[in-house]
Amino acid sequence: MAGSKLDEIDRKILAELQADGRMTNVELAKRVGISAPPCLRRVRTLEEAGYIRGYHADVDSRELGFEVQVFAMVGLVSQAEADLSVFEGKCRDWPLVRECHMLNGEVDFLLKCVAPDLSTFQSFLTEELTSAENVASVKTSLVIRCAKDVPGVPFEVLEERVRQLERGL
Amino acid sequence: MAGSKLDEIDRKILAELQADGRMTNVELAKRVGISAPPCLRRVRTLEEAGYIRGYHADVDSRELGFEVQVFAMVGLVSQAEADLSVFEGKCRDWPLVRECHMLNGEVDFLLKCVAPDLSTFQSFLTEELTSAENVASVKTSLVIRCAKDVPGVPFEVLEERVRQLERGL
DNA sequence: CGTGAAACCGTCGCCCC
DNA sequence: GGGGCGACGGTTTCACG
Repeated sequence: MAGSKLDEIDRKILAELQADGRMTNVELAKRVGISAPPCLRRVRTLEEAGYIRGYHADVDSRELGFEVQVFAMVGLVSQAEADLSVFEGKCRDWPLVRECHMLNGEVDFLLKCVAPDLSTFQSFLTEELTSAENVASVKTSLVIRCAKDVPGVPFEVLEERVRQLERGL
Repeated sequence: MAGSKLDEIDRKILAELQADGRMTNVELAKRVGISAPPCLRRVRTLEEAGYIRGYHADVDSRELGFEVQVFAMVGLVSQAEADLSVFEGKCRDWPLVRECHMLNGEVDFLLKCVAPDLSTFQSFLTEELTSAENVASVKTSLVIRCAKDVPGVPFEVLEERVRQLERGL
């Protein structure tokens, strides 16, 4: 099962770097309770194994002038794999689309979009998204406010889960 | 207007740190074309001004055993501000909820959730979310796959916008 | 904003368990 | 296998021009 090859120190490293990705290695080593060299080796291993995909500054999009955030629910005409891939490729090319998730249920895709203002978004919506080949329907909802936006996963839940698994060895 | 107090170097710094949050300051300085000390001063200023909210390692949730990702659309009974705040507070307390956006339109909130497996999510859904006070309806959609998930904002769009504004001085 | 210097950190080789 | 020690080169971060 996934995650089973990580020990407690690895999970603490991931939790710390998820909370503060610019932490120095010596500070990280101090927090997880080992010295710097093995700590750095573990971080490199976690990066190469794909547990850590990268590090990003979390920029404030509204401060930067992207005042509009929109979720778009997209239905397609054809859900054949080739047609899904074509649509996903377009989403990757559209800079205003930041996330593209394929869902089960009534709607095929959920897109998270940002834009500097409503008219920019409307141009994108009418000229690109809605008029794209194979798109059957688009329903959009403006984000009024964001009450929570934390990255990654809840490590508390992971730890609890590990403890349960250990009890059931 | 927001973002107008940043010059081109500041925007390049933000773009670089969004792409690679662990870049060293000397590398960053080289890329934006200034020397290290003023570059670090700019980064600190951007952090204090709130343009940079933090730095995070981007961990692979599926590799870590969070195999279930769900979007939940929540309708409330009352949309009075006090009741909205209460619900948002609960979302902040629920570790499985990673994002909570208030939307316009038919649904009041869109939640992004993660869970180790379906039964964990179902317990949360039935025992916590659906049975929470003031919650009228919950519709959930499982994420089948994620075609795109890039953090932050498209700086290409910002630069284009700045050029347009400069032409219209 | 740049230069120089001092303190700190990332990183490696080696030894240890 | 992993962790610790010591040392070198690069980096962060001052004070100052």
